Amino acid sequence: MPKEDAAILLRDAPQTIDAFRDRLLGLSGQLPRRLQQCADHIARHMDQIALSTVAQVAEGAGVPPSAMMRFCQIMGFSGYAEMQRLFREALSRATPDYATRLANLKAGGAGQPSTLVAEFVEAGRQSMEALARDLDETALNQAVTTLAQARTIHLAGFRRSFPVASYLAYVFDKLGIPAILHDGVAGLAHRSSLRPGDALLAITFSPYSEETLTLATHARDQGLPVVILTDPPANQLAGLADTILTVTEIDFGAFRSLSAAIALALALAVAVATRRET
Amino acid sequence: MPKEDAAILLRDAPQTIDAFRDRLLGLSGQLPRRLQQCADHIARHMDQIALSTVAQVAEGAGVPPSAMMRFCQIMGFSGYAEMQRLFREALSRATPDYATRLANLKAGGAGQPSTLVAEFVEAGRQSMEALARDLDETALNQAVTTLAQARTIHLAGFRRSFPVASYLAYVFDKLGIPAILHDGVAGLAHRSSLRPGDALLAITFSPYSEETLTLATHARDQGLPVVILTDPPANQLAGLADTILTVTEIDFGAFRSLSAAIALALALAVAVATRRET
DNA sequence: ACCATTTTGGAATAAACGTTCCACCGCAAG
DNA sequence: CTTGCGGTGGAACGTTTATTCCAAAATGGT
Repeated sequence: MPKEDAAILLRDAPQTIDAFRDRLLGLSGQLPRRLQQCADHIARHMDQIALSTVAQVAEGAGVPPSAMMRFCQIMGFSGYAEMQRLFREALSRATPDYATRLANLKAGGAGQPSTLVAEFVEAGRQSMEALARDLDETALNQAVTTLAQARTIHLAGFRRSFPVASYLAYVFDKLGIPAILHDGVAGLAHRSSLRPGDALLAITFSPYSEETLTLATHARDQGLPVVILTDPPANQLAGLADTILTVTEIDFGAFRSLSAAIALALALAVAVATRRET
Repeated sequence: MPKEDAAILLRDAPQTIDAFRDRLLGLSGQLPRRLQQCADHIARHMDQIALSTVAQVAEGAGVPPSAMMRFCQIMGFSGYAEMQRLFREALSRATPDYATRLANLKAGGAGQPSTLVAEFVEAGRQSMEALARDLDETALNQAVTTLAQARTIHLAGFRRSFPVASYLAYVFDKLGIPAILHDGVAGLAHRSSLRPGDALLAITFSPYSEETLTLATHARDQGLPVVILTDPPANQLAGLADTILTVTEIDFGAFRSLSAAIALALALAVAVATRRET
């Protein structure tokens, strides 16, 4: 170990997960082979630290436990136990007693209102996690670019998707971005409002609504870019859109929470606004 | 310990959290004092088991560690370690590497689309947890009763709340429950559609929209029951509604995810449908 | 009030785990 | 080829934590 060693060891330990990640990044690249293996493995499996023993983490990284111990010390902790405490605390703060509460709500019995709330909360949370896990960043960036360049954004979404579309309309309005909600009021399709330089953002979940598909086809025929927000698999829509964003929404019963779709839509809207300003 | 003891000990351990809770309930009431204390404390703090030592849990329950050990064995486990494993596994399955992924998304830098998604996901998840934590079951049951008795349910919700109201309209339609969405199209207030035997379900977040308040007042004047779904504090609305349901929605930036509001609304709708059928 | 039986608390024991230490290896400079 | 030094692995150690056991207290029935 080089001479600046003492300096590293004397620095105090990261107090937050973010600080931990920062130091991990700072160290990467200037470490001997085994320690680098530790760093790599830990970066990829941070969530396992809270519940695993040194031996387990070390095995996962393919190093002997003593190497992992050295790594912990280089990170500024006195040892593995201290490092683990950081992750344990983060984990327990994350779930104050949410799990218990959920369980208690469910305990009321099937059909009880509180049980239903618990189920929908659970479905929503899982949807959020699925979104974070499966997000296609490339597609998202592409969608942002497309929509940021559009003069006017046309929003389509009927039935289940209508709440998402209408919320987007509200948000775009607040952000000062020209957007038109195709709501089908009075049976009008507003096709003629699609003009060169515009773009279409359609939200539809399988089974896809006829109106949405028609509008998308129409937009494509006119050469307008189309972004579709839908659920996987989206094979059928491949020919209809330039960019396809998918969200896996976990349903409870026949109803979906829309949480993930709304979160993605919201992020999309804010990102478009940011991009436009610059 | 009574004679059926052997039978209990030989039963194998619960394999899931739900099975665990079942046995806990089954045992409650027929246990000696100290063991009952264990059962009570554990029922209330199940989420702490994964990360605590026997000594800590025992102290929390106000019993010596040995009592807690006996309790674990009565529950069918070989000891505390085996019981803890159940909770640890549940905990780690719940977060495969959601936390890591979120962190990676955020790492992209402020303003990046993926960072925004991470933020909204985080906000949504927190909202869900807040809903589960703060749900007023009494108010919820009351709301269900009120709405289940109504001939027609009138839905009001403008601006931010409109997506929630429109989703409710969709869901009630699918459930075969008569509901009218007051969408303000053509500037009509549809006041005359409020008839005896109906009920109003209004969704509004502060600052409350004028139209919604007007409609609620109108309904009350006619003696119709009013249920309001809003955010805390709801003091101003006290005089306007028979039942007030509150959801704490965590916003990111100026926008709220609506996750919690939608989850609650959905649960309400399904509960009303269930109640009607019976 | 006495006995049989269950329950209890804490001290003793065992297991798991974190941590340290040291002998050995590999590499790079002389 | 030798020497020096950081890097490495595994065995030994110490601490923490789970688990058992038994004597004492409590309980309930007669």
